[in-house]
Amino acid sequence: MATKLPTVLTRLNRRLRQTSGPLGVPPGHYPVLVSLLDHASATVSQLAAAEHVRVPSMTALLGQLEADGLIQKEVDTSDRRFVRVSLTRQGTAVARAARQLRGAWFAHRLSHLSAREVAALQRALPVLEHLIGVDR
Amino acid sequence: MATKLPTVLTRLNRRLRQTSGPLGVPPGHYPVLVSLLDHASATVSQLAAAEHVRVPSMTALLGQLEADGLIQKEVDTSDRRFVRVSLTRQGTAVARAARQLRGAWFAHRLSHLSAREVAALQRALPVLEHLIGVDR
DNA sequence: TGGCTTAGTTAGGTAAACTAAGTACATGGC
DNA sequence: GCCATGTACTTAGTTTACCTAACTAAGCCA
Repeated sequence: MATKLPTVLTRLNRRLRQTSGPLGVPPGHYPVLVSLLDHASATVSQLAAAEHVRVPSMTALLGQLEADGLIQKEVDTSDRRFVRVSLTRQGTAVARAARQLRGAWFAHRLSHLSAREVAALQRALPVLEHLIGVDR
Repeated sequence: MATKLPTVLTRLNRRLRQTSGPLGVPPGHYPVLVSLLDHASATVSQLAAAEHVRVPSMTALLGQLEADGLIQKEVDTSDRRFVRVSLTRQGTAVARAARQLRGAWFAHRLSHLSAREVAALQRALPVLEHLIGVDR
């Protein structure tokens, strides 16, 4: 199985990326918006760490979101090196809608599976999350 | 869970891609080499379908593998539109080594998990494969 | 043999990541 | 008080991995 899992993950991810979610929110933007729903005024570094992306990549991504009017940046007043990122009113609406729609879309895919299969996924989910954190 | 799984998969995949496997085989090349081990003389279209990639993308990928001397192409004699792809001697060696090393590398990651967790992954694996095939 | 279909390639573009280098700010030692 | 060092972020440039559109070559069939 150690030989198969990476291949399966690669293919599955290609599949997910092709399906540019609803609402015109690109798949890569989606997790950032959603995590901003939960953790308002995060810094660029924090977001980069959460997404396992380098800081410059996150800067670029945030630049797009800002151009789209979904987020706003604000320099931290107590330490002006930090940039605090938060959702705009529109961004909040889009993030909520995207989360809801993407959930529904994925739930529809899951509806093709048996109850046993869904249960297996459910149990595997925390394991996959754990695996993300494993170094070396 | 429908909202979490895509996010987890996205992050996990970034994680996997960062770890450019051993042997200098780029992560994207790896699944193609391995599937050629099992299905010699596949056509370009077949490989593209297996990887859920468009034909031109597979052409490009095979071009690199060919330049690296890992595969060879041959025009099908009975229907000269088809291109049959097969591993060279060197390609076979690299594919076998990559499969072995990548397996070991991933197994090492799995060794950080409990037996229960590994079992959960094991049961989820065929479900994920099934999910790849689900349309809409 | 001329017209459709199929397999693959070429050309050109875009998205998402990276590294390296630069700027702005904070802080601790002298 | 100011300079060295470190931290947070940005900018610039590159790489990788995909895509669509348009083309060529080959087979098929009436």
